[in-house]
Amino acid sequence: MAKDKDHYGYDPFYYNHDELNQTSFPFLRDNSHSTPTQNLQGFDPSITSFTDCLHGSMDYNTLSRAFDLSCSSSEVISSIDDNPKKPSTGDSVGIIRRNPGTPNSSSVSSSSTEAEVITQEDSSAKSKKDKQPKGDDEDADEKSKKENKAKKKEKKPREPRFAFLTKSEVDHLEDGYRWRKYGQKAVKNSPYPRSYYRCTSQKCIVKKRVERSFQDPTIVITTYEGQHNHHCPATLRGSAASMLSSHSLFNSPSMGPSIPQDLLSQLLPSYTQNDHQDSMFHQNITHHPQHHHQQQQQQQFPFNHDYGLLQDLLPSFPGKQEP
DNA sequence: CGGATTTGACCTGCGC
DNA sequence: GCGCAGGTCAAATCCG
Repeated sequence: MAKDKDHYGYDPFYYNHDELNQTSFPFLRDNSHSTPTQNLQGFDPSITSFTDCLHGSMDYNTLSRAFDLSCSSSEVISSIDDNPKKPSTGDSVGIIRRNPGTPNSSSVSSSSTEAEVITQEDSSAKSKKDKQPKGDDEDADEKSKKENKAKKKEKKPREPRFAFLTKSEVDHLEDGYRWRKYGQKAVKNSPYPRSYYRCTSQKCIVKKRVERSFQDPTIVITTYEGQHNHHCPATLRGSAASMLSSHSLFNSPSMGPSIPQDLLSQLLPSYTQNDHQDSMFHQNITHHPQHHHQQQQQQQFPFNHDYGLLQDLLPSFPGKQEP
């Protein structure tokens, strides 16, 4: 389909691990010894939730500090998009990954094992809103088609995309927002279909795609597109949904991190060729065991699959149980 | 009965 | 220009 690569401003060949670790993402560095919880101590007290971070009040630096302090147990792959040939979108791509758990984690439910975050520029700015309504008037149809063609030439800035990789048995992860499924497509070279969801909130254009990695079927790739223009329906102060849907997290113009094509193509067959210009960074976070009250947590907080990560990152994250 | 999901058809952009 | 693949629509169906 629309080969996303033409819409992305990133080039995996500009990927430079070490350099970018220290420049673009100083907060993402390899410190695989410490646990996330240890790093929470220095967390910016002004940050009370991801929602706070992502609904416009936080800049990149603040977040950088936040991640620096909260996620120092990380490994980073990133790059800057400085390829002048490609349109710079200011959006970035990234992964936050939880490493496999310790032996103790074997008793932990599958929902709390691993999560990654990726952002990327969307490839599908096209919207049926631009399409003319179906009618009997063929002349009108043709006219509107021509108009559409003209419109198409003006490339719309695409909504930022933010992918979230989660190790989960459940495809559609709860994130606090309400979604309506509007499509499902088979993905080339993958036995797993891709599902398309749209935020059910009125006038909210946020969409997300959910697919399973063909390489590691335990990994669910959830790609958010756009930014919610409303609060999370759930009574949570922060959610990964808002984080993922907001480009404010990593939208510094200086950030155009690229991810090696290999990484994505390992996970998504469709990225192998078509999305080779997608870019991202990734961050490894050491895993630590979650507590065992999964059901109880789900009742308290709907973001039942990934919030373990956010709990690690945010002391005040909803549902975090103080010792 | 209303909202959510399913699913085939259609549209669009890209590569050849 | 054609075929392919991704993305979306919308009628049919499901479900609480």
